[in-house]
Amino acid sequence: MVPAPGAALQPFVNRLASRSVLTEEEQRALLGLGGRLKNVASHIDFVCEGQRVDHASLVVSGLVGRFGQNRDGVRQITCLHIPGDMADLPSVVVPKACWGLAALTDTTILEISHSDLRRVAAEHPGLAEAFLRDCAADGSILAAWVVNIGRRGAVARLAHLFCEMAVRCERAGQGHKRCFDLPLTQSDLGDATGLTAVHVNRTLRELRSRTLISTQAAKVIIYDWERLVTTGGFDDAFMLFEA
Amino acid sequence: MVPAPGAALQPFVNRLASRSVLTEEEQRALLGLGGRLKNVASHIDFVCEGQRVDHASLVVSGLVGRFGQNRDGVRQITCLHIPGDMADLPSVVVPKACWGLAALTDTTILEISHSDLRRVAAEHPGLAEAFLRDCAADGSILAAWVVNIGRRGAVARLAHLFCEMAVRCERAGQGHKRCFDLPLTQSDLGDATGLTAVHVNRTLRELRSRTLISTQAAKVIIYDWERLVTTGGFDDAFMLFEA
DNA sequence: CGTTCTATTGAGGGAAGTCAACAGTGGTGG
DNA sequence: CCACCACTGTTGACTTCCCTCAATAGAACG
Repeated sequence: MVPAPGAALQPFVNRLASRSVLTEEEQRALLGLGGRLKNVASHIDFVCEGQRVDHASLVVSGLVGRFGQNRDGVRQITCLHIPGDMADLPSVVVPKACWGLAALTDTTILEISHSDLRRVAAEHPGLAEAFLRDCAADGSILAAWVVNIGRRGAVARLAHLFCEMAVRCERAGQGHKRCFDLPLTQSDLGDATGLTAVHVNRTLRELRSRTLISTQAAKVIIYDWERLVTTGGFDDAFMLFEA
Repeated sequence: MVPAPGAALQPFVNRLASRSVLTEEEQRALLGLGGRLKNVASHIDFVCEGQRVDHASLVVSGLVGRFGQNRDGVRQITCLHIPGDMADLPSVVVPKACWGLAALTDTTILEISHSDLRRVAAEHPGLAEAFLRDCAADGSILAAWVVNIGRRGAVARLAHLFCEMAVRCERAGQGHKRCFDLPLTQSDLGDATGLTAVHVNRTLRELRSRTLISTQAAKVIIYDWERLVTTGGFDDAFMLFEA
């Protein structure tokens, strides 16, 4: 494929390096990956359930939601992907998507072919392990979402989500923990937390009235990190940051 | 370690083989794994959050729940593991558990050391890929649980869980799709679905009154599979069975 | 300057939670 | 053998959290 600009791949290297130790050589191999850049407009699905894909989608800029749907077509976002995340790394070994991917704001994707990913993994066992660890981290975050949606009320649920995204954005070099971009509509927030848009609105008002956060123009500002952590029952261990 | 009886490992081989193609040699390598058998009584935790483990836990018999907790200590089961499942395969690359494992009935575990698993994965790239695919399958099931808990009412939620476990048990050779063991208390069912035990009780009554299922003595009997599938909005694609 | 999407608010209803009581079951030990 | 206890299942009454429907206002966009 077309060689991709290193600028597009560096955040992915950083993401893997935040959980696995990568040698210089392994990093170079990743940065040498080719791919196809694709722009996706806000609220457009670019992978649909049941679709066969031959590439993985690396988020270069913007925000991506992986989602499932119930029989009525009501969506549930299961995972949010920020720049540097490979939105469907598992697709490399499971080429038939059983999920959808939607751009939640104007987004740029770098499509990397499965065969290229398999090749670098085969040539560099350290990368294969890093991919497995990345997959494990995704699973761990999913489990945390199950707990969040299953066992927390609306206020704690949103607080927990904001804590998670704050830590992830900061780690990814996308703003500060207390002030970062999260271009989600209230309807999207509802899809991510298992709430309705109306109830998200009321719950945000509650969070604002407690002077915990404010959300304006796709930006989240956290006024009291410690209290937000307590409110959401947040513990960052599940994100598996080590290195 | 002590060589494990092949009978304990064969279900694990079968589980991997249900999603990946394994050569004879790879299967032999798996069956040659050693381990330590451990009995765990019903409702005893055998892995706790934050604990460092040097082995993975293969379920030989019984039923295991992987769970998280909110700040109040209320549990949410995030995944159920039946015989043949490796309850914490991800722990191989993430040795510090950020989840708990509990036996939900009297259970036998085969503890397999991480180093042995790493060794067979390094010697047989096909197994490394099978592990990754297994990890992806777990993630896919977790995503389905997020959707289930986030976007379905109590009746559909339980119906979906029963459908999932029916298919998984049948695949694992543990009974028939329409009649299989699921030794969960109503309280456990609540922990798995994000409901309270009381509401599980009422919802089971509703399912019984619709002559969809009955639950007696740790056994689930499904009277009308098609209608249960419809009720739960169930689609088995997310379990990633292929081979 | 309409159109469309998003945010906001109110009113009312319904699904699920909480609290409490009691029955059935199995186990344990006197 | 039976009394006792702990756990599980069942049901009722009441409460609460969240959903649904609806209306309106603001913002973005052509």
